[in-house]
Amino acid sequence: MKKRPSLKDIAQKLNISVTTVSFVLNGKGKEKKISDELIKKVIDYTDSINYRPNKVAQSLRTGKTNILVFMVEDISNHFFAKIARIMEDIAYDKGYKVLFCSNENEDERSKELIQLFSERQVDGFIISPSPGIQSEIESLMDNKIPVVLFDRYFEGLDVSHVIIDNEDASSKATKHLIDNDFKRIGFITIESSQNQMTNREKGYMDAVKAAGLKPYVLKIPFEKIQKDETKSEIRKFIIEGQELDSVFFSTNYLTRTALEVIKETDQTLLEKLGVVTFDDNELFRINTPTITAVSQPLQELGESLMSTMLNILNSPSENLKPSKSVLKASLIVRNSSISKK
Amino acid sequence: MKKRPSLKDIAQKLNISVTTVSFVLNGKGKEKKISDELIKKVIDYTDSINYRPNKVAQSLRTGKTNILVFMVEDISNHFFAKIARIMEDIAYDKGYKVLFCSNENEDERSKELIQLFSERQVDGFIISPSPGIQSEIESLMDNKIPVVLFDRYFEGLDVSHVIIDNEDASSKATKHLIDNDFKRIGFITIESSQNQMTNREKGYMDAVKAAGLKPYVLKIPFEKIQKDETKSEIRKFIIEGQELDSVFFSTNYLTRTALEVIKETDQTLLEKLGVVTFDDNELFRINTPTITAVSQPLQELGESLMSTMLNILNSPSENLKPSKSVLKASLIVRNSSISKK
DNA sequence: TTGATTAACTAAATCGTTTTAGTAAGTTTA
DNA sequence: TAAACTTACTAAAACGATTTAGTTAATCAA
Repeated sequence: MKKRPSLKDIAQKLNISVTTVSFVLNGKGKEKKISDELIKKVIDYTDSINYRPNKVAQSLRTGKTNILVFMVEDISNHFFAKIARIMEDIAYDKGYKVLFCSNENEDERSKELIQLFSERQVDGFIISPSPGIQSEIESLMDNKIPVVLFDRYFEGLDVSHVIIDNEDASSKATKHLIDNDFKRIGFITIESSQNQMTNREKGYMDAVKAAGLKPYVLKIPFEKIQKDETKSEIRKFIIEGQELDSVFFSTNYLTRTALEVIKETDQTLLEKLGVVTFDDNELFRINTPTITAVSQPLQELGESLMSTMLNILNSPSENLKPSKSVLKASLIVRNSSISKK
Repeated sequence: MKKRPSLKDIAQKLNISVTTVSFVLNGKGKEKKISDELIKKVIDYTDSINYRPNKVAQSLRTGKTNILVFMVEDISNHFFAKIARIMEDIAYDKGYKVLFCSNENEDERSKELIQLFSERQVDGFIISPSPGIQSEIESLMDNKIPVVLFDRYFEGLDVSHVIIDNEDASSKATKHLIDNDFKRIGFITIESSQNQMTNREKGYMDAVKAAGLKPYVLKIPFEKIQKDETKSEIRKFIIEGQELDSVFFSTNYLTRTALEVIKETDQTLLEKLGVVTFDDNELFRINTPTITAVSQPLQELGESLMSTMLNILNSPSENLKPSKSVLKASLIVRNSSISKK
């Protein structure tokens, strides 16, 4: 049951002061005029016992933990997981560790997590916020804790964020269907007032109207999703509904569910129905037919998130203007959306 | 720029000692004979300012962080993500927070992560270990830091673990193919000496031999996977190869890749080829045909992992015997593996 | 009425760092 | 040759909690 050695142990062993050891280990030996001889002695010894400072003590003293939190709806979601991975690598090089957590888009959970990590003095938050945590974000800002929002943001709140141009992406996807001779284009989305969703809807609506077509929109309320009624809602809309010739899904999850529904009901429907979805997924390359998807620029998003965060962390004063990045998504055209005429 | 209040601030405000405040907040008021009156006063005040103790300071003093680490190959993998989620909920109720990280099955990364979290004094590790970190695990044990291994373990090392009976699962899957009249059953796996993989191979080999059939095994070396040669290896084996009538995949990733290969080469092959895979995935319910999969008991695995960990954490002395759980997986039969005769 | 108990608190040490403010020698400078 | 610097270190405070070992006043027992 060997206790891990502390600075004190090292100082005692070498018959010098804790201060000296600390200076040397922090690379301040020269600056603090510690003799080369002694510096070497300290380094050699600490290396030999493989000394690692206690980060908890360091954090208490310095107020810094070198920990960042990346909080999203669901970290096991491919989109979020990939971005997490990209950010993690960048952060690691800069001496930060990124912790991941999922808020399930629930305010209660978000609040608990923010609380929990605040108590643990993390250095910054990168958050894809659930709808009702505006005041928690504000409170973080008040306490001068760096925050970067992601994927969605709060209209009235002046916080740094990194998002994609959802309206543009959605509009491009819709126009692509129109260009492929689809006339009765449905839009299936989650009922939500969060701007990433409303903007996707707007992109669709504007494109459809501009082409003189009629919009067909299904908004599934969150309670129905929770109650596993997504399938029946989708079935009603696509299969028993208004003879759509194509559908644009606002999220990956809805597409997967719809594919199941179609599979269970009418296998051949996909030969006629045009399909485009938001957010790419490996499944879409394997499906028959392969599925056209709006692909968000993962690498750029991750890089942009980390650079804005690091910027805030390294800005000396607090009067840094919030930075707002809007990136473009691209459409990956596959078989599901080419003209079926 | 309000500093978060400390015990000292509270004590000063109420004109009492820090000790008293600490006792009250830790629920030791009665035990330490603090008057009801004063207890109320403290609680009321701390509630009113919404006081939250600084966890970093608590951790330094108590040596406990109430943080557990769940380290797996890839946390964005559905299998690991689900289990993480189940464990997290249980842990949360017990006052622990679970942190997730991915080691990519690389020793270097594993070591770094263990180092990093050790420095931060986490209370325990739940690890799906990469092949060469036996000595790091031993070192954790030496330092009396609770460890539970998961998914795989080290033969010679007496550490708690939770795994499934891979050999049995693999054997059942192979027998299922045999029962469905398949005769030339291939097995595609990753070249690995880790026991979850060798056991899967053993299950297959024994079942095939017991039925008097010839084994056809493809082991893809890790370097080829990294160099993106998985597809060509699989293509050689399945398509250009030895006229297999069915294939059993040892992991989900290989199956997905194979499905892509088949899609690119010969769409109709799946009508003839029997397919069974390890680890279920939502994709397999949507694919045409739907794919038969070995499904690991996620809920039970998560529960078992957390209960062994909590057991170690709560065991007073250190002479607790390592606990070893082996759970059974089940086969979810879908269309891909029913007799094609 | 006095020694022992108990009730109701508190001072100070402690966890392992970082950092400020020294100090004691040796070296320059005028 | 004394004042002023430098060099090469160190003592001690601080971060914010927990916990041990008291202290003081009131109560009780004999």
